[in-house]
Amino acid sequence: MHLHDTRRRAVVSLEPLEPGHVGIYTCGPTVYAPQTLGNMRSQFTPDVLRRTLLADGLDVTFVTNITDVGHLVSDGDEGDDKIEAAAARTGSTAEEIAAHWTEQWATDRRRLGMLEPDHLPKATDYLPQQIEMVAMLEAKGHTYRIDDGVYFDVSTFPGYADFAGLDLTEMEASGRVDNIADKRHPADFALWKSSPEGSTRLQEWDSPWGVGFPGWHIECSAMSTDLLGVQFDIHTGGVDHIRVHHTNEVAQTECALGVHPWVPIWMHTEFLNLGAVKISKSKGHVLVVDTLVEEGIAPLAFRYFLFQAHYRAQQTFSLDLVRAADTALRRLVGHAVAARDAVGGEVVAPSGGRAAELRAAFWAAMHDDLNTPKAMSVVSTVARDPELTPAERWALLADADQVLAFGLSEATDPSAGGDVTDDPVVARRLADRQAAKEARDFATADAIRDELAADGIEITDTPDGPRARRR
RNA sequence: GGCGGCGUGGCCGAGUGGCUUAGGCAAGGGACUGCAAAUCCCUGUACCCGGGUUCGAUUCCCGGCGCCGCCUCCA
Repeated sequence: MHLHDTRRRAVVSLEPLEPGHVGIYTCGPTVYAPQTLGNMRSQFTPDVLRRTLLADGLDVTFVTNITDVGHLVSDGDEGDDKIEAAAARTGSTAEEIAAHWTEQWATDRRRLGMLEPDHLPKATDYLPQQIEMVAMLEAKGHTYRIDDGVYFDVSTFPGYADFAGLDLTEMEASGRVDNIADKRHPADFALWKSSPEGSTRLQEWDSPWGVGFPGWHIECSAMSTDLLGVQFDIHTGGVDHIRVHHTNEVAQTECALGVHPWVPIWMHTEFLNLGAVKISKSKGHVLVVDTLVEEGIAPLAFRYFLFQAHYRAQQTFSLDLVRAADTALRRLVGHAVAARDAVGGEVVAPSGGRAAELRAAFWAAMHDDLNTPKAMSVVSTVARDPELTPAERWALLADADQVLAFGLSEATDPSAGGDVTDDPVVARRLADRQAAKEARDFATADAIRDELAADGIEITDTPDGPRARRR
């Protein structure tokens, strides 16, 4: 398996720290609002990675977190907590807000065919670990205290700028990154934030530095190392995390735990370019999985859509493009079901030269830094290559579905649609139309078809007789 | 302004110094159908502009134009 590592800016070979096992950590959502389709893309990448490694026979531990405290709405290290703001806005508690959006996110993950995480830690459950890590940093002289809280002193970590290729001197010269007056360097960041004098936050905890709440980077360091070990194989997230969040995670973790490099491979998923359909989050109208459902698009069509572009390239989004993916997925499932049913669902090892060649091509693409577009081109070939027997076709598609997760083993013929003949009125109209057709009274037959179409029921004549499905 | 990336056929979107006509959707043709729809089969068009390197560049270098991201919470 070859993967792109952001730190080294190169595609490198995955060498598990512990043979046969791979630990993966992905920065999860801050649960104060729905996760957009763009957010879901950055969860999609590690799911594909994980499924590929599992198919390779590796033991994978996948951890992603729930950030239910600590991120701030404004720039730098000041401003209000997003979750507190959402709670204030809706008159709920912070816990209610977090629980609601956590559940929504988990539902969306499932609808997009993602495996459940092996661990799903919540930041609020890891206060002792976070405090401990801050204390370690303090003991090693990497921190200083100001009224606002405990800050990480980047000058104590010579490699601070390396991860993201930052220019610290310019950062210093070009002035403020935020408004925390007492910070020694603009890049210094909060490890522990003190609660404001005389006021009480919804979420605050006691600590060696007084009542407050953890800084916004320390949770990932604490949870990932607690669950995966001091070092683990792969850390993923969105590209927007490279500059600040991951740079700071690396700094505090390497300093606290004395390891370098802390994580060998950092993978970052590019943005989904929402372009014209971009809708402001603050207006409460966002593109989410439910938006697709409302448009009559299957969530798995979005998964198919994501497979069509490489995770390190920005991908153009539009509803029409996802509809195109929906069509492509439906046809793929049709081929898969036909092949599967032709061989009674039995999966045999692909034996023929052509089959072996295609299977190798699929996995080679996946192992080449998750080249899913290339892999999908192989899948499309497999779906209709005339040289393959149905048994070979089904074996290859079932094999690929370990990663695709389109549910090919359980899928039904998509052209069949849902059965609507249990509605007596519809059933009678269908019978009327059949009678008219047999009497060669096509005017009447077509009128009934149009009438049912107006009610959203689509009639399809097939060699086996008419089929009706609700659109 | 600084840093990074991109510009491929109608729309997406892989890829390569000289046979991948990648693949998907759309489009056109055909099969099927009473007609459709759905489905299946077949087919076409490409590498932003200008230089350069090279026997040869879509692929490498330089310049230009255009677009995007980050630099501020953000996947």
